[in-house]
Amino acid sequence: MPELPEVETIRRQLAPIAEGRAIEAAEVNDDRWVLPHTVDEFENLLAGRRILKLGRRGKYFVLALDGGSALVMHLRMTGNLLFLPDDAEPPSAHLRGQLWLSGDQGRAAGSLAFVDPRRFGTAEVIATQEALNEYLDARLGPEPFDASFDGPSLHQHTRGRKSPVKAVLLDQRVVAGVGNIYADEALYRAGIAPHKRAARLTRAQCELLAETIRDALAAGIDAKGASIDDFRDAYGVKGSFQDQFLVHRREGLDCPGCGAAVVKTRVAGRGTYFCRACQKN
DNA sequence: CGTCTATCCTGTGGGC
DNA sequence: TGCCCACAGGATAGAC
Repeated sequence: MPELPEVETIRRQLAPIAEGRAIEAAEVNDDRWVLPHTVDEFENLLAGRRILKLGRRGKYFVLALDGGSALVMHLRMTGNLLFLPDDAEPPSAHLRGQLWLSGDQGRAAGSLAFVDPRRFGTAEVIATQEALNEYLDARLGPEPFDASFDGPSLHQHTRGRKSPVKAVLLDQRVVAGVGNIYADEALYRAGIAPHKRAARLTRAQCELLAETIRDALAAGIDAKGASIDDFRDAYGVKGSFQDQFLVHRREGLDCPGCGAAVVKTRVAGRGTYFCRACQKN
């Protein structure tokens, strides 16, 4: 599941490839990908536009375009964004759309290819900077590595919440970019049970949890993301963070802290992995 | 408003 | 071996 570290991995690889280049043409293979746009509308909005910046906000790619519009893309469950040089073999299946980039000094012609077996991924053009801010601010809280995300801000969101703490971490308006993998890993690192009621977290626990969220995300970025099944980076290469999971997807295996078997449960409707002994708080 | 559930979708894998 | 069905889950709409 692409979360912040996976999206950031791709962004870092694609930014030097795409920034400053014009989109020669956009080609949509699957009309679901660009809803609520029509295919024609989407292709017309992008044709000839220059990519000024390839940024990220939470799990969204944000491509700032000349003329003031922006292309916002989300990989959801199984999406991938690849750079496909013109002489490379295009993927045989699940190709939802391509942004064709002409070659320039030192950079080969090719396309940004959106590949997505399960078809949940999205691409949307937002007309203005103001509309973009409105779009993102309605959906996303602070970036985890911004100073505005800290113990007190997390604690504020836990107040009065009966939901399990994991559900709060998965709420993108609390902190942007955490998904199922990194929620499990951050809670383990903080010694907090995923099903603990959010309102019962102490200020100190929120402080610690804010830190372990950043630690887990940073470790994921360092490992170029986690490839459980579908995730590949912009060159089609797997990340390695799945080899460093402490509890996620490790049902029955030894907890790295105490050696007890990692347990799988269901919290907030999601498969959840934790250690009963090390996450009692 | 907070919380929970269904929905979208398709490849995978467990069970028989 | 092959078939069927449950399952995986990010974001969002809708129910309560």
